[in-house]
Amino acid sequence: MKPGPTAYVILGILNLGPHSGYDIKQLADLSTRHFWATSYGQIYPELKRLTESGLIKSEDASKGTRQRTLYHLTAKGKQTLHTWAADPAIQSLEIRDEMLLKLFFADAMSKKETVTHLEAMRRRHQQVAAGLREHEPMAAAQPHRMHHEVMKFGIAFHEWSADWFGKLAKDLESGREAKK
Amino acid sequence: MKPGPTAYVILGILNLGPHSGYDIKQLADLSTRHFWATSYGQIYPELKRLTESGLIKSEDASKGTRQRTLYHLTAKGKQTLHTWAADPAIQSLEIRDEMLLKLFFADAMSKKETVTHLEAMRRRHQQVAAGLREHEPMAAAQPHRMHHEVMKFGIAFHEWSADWFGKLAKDLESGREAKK
DNA sequence: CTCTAGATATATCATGCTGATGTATCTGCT
DNA sequence: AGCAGATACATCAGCATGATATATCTAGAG
Repeated sequence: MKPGPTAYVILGILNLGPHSGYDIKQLADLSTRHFWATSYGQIYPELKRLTESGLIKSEDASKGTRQRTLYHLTAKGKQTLHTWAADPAIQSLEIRDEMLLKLFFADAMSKKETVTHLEAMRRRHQQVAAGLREHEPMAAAQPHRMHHEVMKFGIAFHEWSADWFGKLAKDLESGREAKK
Repeated sequence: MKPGPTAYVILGILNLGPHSGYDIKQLADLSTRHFWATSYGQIYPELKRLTESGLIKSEDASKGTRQRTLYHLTAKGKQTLHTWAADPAIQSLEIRDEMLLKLFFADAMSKKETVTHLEAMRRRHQQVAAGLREHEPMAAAQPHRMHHEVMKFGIAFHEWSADWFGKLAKDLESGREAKK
């Protein structure tokens, strides 16, 4: 069976150096999480599958009784990663936003409630942007330019969104809304 | 057990009038799909659960041998929908974007491949925006303002994104990129 | 009038993900 | 020495995904 995107998260991270399953989860949470989240329940089984397919190799790095397994890319794995990355096929984008869903069904809300909700959305986007900002220096420091660019996109997106919802809240409040 | 967001998609749609499970799927694909997708595998079991909880009621609308079950909100269902919608608790936003993932691991690509990829991303966002644009008149015509505002947000977001990736592609191409 | 493609309608299933939890060890601080 | 928190791996119930199966109805072509 062909590997899903999560497999490539793993390959991509291992391309930066050997890591344990635990490492991979930590690194993914710091980097890819905002556009592709993973969980242990995916990572550990996937590591087994990738090993079986010969894309990665495990290496025992236990210290005393403390178990530790490092994985690293094989040549075949590197090749597979490159082939995937270089394929410009258009992939779909999935978004799940419960707050936007609430907004969509805002007929069930009063105007006041709607404004409060829009303010909450603005705040959320600002908070996420602020969180990303904190990690930006780290992204700027490492040598992979696109890591930084992707982070900049995330920050810009959340700031732009905060703005958009802020403006809509203002419009609604100042009564320029349609009747009813 | 407390209902998940998909349950509220159903309640929200039924708040607009009685519909069958099939209707709900069609309507969701036209409206909420861009920020909360659903599938039959969720809708039919959820309709059963919601009926059992007394939030919706089924009504047989079969014609001859042609089976058809319409569902409509109960007072309790309307109440539950409102309580959910009016709760301004900050919910997290999930994004899954395989193309952004590829971009993030673009070290595995040449500069030329990266530019091609960025162009593909720009095109994708433009296409999605164009698709939404087609449905905009419909959203503008119906009486629920937020339906239209959410659609406008979707359009604006995809156009803004298309722009952002277009600019980055240009920057990269014209050689203002970091060395390597 | 007949035929057929496509829309309507409901349902199911294998596969795999989510989010939480369990177990154990190690490290750094007080 | 003791303890909190980080490291490490693993598992599981519940739920979602995406495809597929079945059957009926409708509108338009010929």
